[in-house]
Amino acid sequence: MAVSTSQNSKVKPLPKTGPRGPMANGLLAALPEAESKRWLPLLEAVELPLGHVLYESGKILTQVYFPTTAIVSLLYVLENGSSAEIAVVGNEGMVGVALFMGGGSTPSRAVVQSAGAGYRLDAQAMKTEFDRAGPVLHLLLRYTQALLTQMAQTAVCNRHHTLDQQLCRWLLLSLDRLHGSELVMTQELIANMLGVRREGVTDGAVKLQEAGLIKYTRGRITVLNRPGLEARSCECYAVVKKEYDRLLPVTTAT
Amino acid sequence: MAVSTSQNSKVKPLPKTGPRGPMANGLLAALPEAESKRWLPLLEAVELPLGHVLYESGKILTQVYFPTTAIVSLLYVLENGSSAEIAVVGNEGMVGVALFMGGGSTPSRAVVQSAGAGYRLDAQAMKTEFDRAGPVLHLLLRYTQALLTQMAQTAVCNRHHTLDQQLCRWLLLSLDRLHGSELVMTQELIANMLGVRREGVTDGAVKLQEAGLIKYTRGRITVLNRPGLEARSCECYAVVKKEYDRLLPVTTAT
DNA sequence: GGCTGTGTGTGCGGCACCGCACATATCAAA
DNA sequence: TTTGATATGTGCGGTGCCGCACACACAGCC
Repeated sequence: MAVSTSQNSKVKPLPKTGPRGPMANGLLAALPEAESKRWLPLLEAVELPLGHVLYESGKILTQVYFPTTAIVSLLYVLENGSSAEIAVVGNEGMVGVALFMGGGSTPSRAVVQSAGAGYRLDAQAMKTEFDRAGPVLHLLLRYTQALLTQMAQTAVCNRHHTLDQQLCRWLLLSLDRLHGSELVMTQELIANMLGVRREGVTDGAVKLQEAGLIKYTRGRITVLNRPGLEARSCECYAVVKKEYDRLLPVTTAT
Repeated sequence: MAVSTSQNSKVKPLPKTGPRGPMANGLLAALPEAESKRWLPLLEAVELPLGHVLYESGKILTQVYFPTTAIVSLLYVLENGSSAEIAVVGNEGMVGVALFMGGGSTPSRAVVQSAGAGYRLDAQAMKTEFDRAGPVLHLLLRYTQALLTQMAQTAVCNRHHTLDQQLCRWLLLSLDRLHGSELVMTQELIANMLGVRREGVTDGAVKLQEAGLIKYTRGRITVLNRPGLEARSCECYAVVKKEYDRLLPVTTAT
């Protein structure tokens, strides 16, 4: 697991459009023109390598992140070292809602689950923008509400659904936040996110492969039959997707 | 399970102070004087009987609730009928954050877990107050952040901790939101909240009783040794409590 | 081509919880 | 005091996941 901190993210020149431009992030794209103009100069493009920790449990946030091609997991690490994913954030959202919600920190950790790019905004700028109490505030709160739903669903899913179902749910959630049908992801990593044994993920993956739904080789998973995955998944995936679509209608990504 | 709806809550004359007055709710008590004056005439005292459903999954909220002596569970019900509690709300908080977060509904249900009293505020009034974007907004968002933490912790707890530990956590969370050391609560109901079998709760309760930590008889649980319960509980209880204290310092209730 | 590290497959005993069935205890109304 | 409803206790087989221990497979690197 990489141990890079937010300090050493590589800063890149800012492409305004395209799949890695700011508009590739749903929240940034949903900003009204006036806000958008104000924000663009404040946004800093960053490369987010696998394993990069965007913020640590309990630490005060100094930036918020708007992923474009990266996927970030909100992860909770227990005292005994075991962990579990609470929610996933991709190009539909942002990392660091605690900044404007209050408190400025959370007892969870944000880790890059799938390498890619994103934008970051300074904490102070974010707060200032939020406190204008205009469309930005309402947009961000709606997003937070969606995040809340995802967390609630995770709680229930952890309680009631089998590992196989959860694996399907997780693959679908990740897939929605990517662009192709392939994800670079070892089973070990997936196990960490789901908070289960690696062998359990292997079992599930073997079944899915035998069913012809996915194909994988050494940390590379290709989804062959998405509807099939959806059928095997628990209802949680659909509920969360529906709620994201409802709350963030402009940005159609889950 | 009672099936009363928000329509038939009994309306009572409004005692301004005392254990059932508006100031018994932490959020209401934390309001600055100006807001408090504006709010008091808008608040409606309500009796919240056991099992009363404050809002139903997916339904638009028409009021928000500020419990004083009641405890409300946010519960998620799956397609197959099994359920799980996502969070608990007592006199430290409010029920219906989705109203100002956006969307106006959530895929969860709010049920009175322990009968008592509270206040309710009309949805429109709540929105108007929230949109003043002053101290009310920040107070409510801080509370929502605390709620978010509780949900995240529930997710992890469901994944990693034993039923026994979770039972202790749950008893402590409920106890913090009540006044004495006794809770009126059948094991069946607790099982529903935790999303486990009733027999599992019986097992746990028997152990706790044998250890001299609690005493119970037909839906009446008396806590004899609170520190003992805390020791048996998982870390989740302490984490949530600490976070509530941090985010809502005025209102010392968890 | 052989070596090493990292990812994946498999087997085995154990345990927590499930689903079910049923026995018992307690209260409240008849 | 009986009766019925509700609450709690207990036992049994099943299963999903755990922890552990390895065997294998496929890189990339010398």
